[in-house]
Amino acid sequence: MTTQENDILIECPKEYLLKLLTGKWKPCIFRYATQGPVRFGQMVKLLPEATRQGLTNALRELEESDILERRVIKLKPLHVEYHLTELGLEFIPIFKAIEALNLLPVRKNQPLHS
Amino acid sequence: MTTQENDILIECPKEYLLKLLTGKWKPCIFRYATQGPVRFGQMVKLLPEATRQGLTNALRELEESDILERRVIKLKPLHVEYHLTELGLEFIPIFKAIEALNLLPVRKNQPLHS
DNA sequence: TCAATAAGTCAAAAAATTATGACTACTCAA
DNA sequence: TTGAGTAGTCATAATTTTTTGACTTATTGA
Repeated sequence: MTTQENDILIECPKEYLLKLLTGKWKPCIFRYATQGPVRFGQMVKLLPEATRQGLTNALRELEESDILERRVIKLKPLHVEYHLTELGLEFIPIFKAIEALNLLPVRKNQPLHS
Repeated sequence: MTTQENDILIECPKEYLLKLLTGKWKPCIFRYATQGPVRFGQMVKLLPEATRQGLTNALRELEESDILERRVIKLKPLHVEYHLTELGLEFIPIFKAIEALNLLPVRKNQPLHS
């Protein structure tokens, strides 16, 4: 834990939770995880712009925040599944609230001819 | 706009909006702004751990994302007020969802004797 | 004219996050 | 014993975010 998170903790105890879900790949992974258990290689395929390292980091952080649980499945080619925890389930309404917004993420600096 | 935001835009159009509210000081400022217009000096006092530069950056970014509107009040000592925009108002339910969570942000690495 | 108040700006450094590209570890089946 | 599949690690580099600390601008009242 860093000073940064500590500061937010003091000022905005609840908003601190937001930090647990932010980062370049965490929101994407989280959303996939709400559909069912996800696997590393699956994420590599579904998020082709992400690097292995980036996904590993995101998965580790979600695991450390107790949002995902890592389960090794001792089967034929050896699997590892990440499941939403009870805590993880509690974050779903936040994403529901985001999805309820009927806004398109309009970007201000769009290229004129795209 | 950076490549990073663009990537998230592609993968998770809605979650992209989350990015507009993240950063070290933006969530705090946003929440104060939901209580009424906020001023620069007020934030300096309310968020003593933040630097002027940090607050300026956060306010500018919220302004550029069209979440806050900057209004110069030509009064006695010259004021500048930041108001939530219509877009800004639409983010409130997300914070309501966060506040509805009855979780304490329990930290795993708390000091043993605090 | 001078100081006070409000709202900043600026260049540089430090810290945190993310990317690169090669390499590892385990299991199983041929 | 060799190769294929899955799930990574590792050291380093690049990029982005945040901090530092001094400086600026505009208005006003004494």
